[in-house]
Amino acid sequence: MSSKPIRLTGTSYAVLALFDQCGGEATSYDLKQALDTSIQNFWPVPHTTAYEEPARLAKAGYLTARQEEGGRRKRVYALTEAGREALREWAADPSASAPQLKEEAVLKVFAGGDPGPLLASRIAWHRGKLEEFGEYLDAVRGVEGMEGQERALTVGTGYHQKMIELLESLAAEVARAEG
Amino acid sequence: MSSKPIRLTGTSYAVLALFDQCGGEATSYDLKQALDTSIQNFWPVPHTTAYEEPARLAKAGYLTARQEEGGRRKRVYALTEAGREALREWAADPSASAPQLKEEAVLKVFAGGDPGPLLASRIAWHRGKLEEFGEYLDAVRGVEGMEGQERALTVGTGYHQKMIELLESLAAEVARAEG
DNA sequence: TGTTCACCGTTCGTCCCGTACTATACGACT
DNA sequence: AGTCGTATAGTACGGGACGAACGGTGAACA
Repeated sequence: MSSKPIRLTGTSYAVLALFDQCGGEATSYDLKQALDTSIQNFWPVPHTTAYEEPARLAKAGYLTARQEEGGRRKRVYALTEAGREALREWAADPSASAPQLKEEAVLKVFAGGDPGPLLASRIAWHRGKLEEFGEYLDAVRGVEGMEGQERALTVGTGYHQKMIELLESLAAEVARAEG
Repeated sequence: MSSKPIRLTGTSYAVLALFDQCGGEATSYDLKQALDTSIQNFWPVPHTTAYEEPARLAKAGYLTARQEEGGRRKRVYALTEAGREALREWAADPSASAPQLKEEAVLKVFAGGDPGPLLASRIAWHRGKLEEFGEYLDAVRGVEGMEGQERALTVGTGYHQKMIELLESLAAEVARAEG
């Protein structure tokens, strides 16, 4: 079954988890869509990963691949028992690598950039996300098979709210220091 | 001066910014120390970067390198005018790439892991960070030339507090859903 | 039937990053 | 003096992550 053994990374499991939530079968494009509207908030991946990673996982036997004939010749991937098992095992282990935040705006402030515009535009960005999520949530709420999506969006909403609070308090602090 | 042109990434500027805060001159080891106690909170970098990135920047003329003779033969890097200028220019640009959070614990919860232990240990981790920062802050507060460090630690403190709030509300939500 | 545009998919090069390892300094213990 | 342990300092390397750029597909509309 599994030909080449590979090392599974966090991203691998993120992909496996999405397949699992999609009922075990999906195309790379489905995956990309699901990524953008769910786990991007706490596990960002570039869209190319939606194409590369399933191929990698298939080579190792965690997925099976089947290519459609006509048109765009999409590849449809499906979880194997090995894939499902690997996912379960990983999720059951309560340890997790340290969380990371990458925030270029704050880095710029640290480096001497003008905090006003930097923080303001970042806050606006997070507000935009909140709005976007509101719409997704309306579309997804209560729909069967979308519970995962919904939970992820809820988490994302909380995250963006907290970030807004953080950035606003930073902005206030800076303003106070200058005023 | 600058021989090989290279692409400057966020990490490059992070390194340049730290050199700037160290008075323009530092060894890779100094850099590593500074990284760990300041920008890791909003721009994580592995320690090997403290050795690789300065070498890359030096090749392109943003730093100069000078190797000590005796003992460990440390390399001492110093900001050039080009480096300082590049940093200024970047920091002055109010645009910034989208912020990213990578949180494996939340990903595991999303993938079906037991939220209780996952969230609890994560919360404990953030609390540990807060304590650690409290100590650093005590050591650094009011010390001349450490204002950058201090600001970074203050930001980090706020960040960890917000994360604790977020994780606690998630845990409460999960508990409610199960209760 | 051609143009346009959104959708779908891949390639490629380089940066990132963790693991593992080497080596130096220095104090403590025997 | 020797050697052990530990903190400090630096390096090598392989493969995953990432983004820019591009190439095909198909449906709508002129």
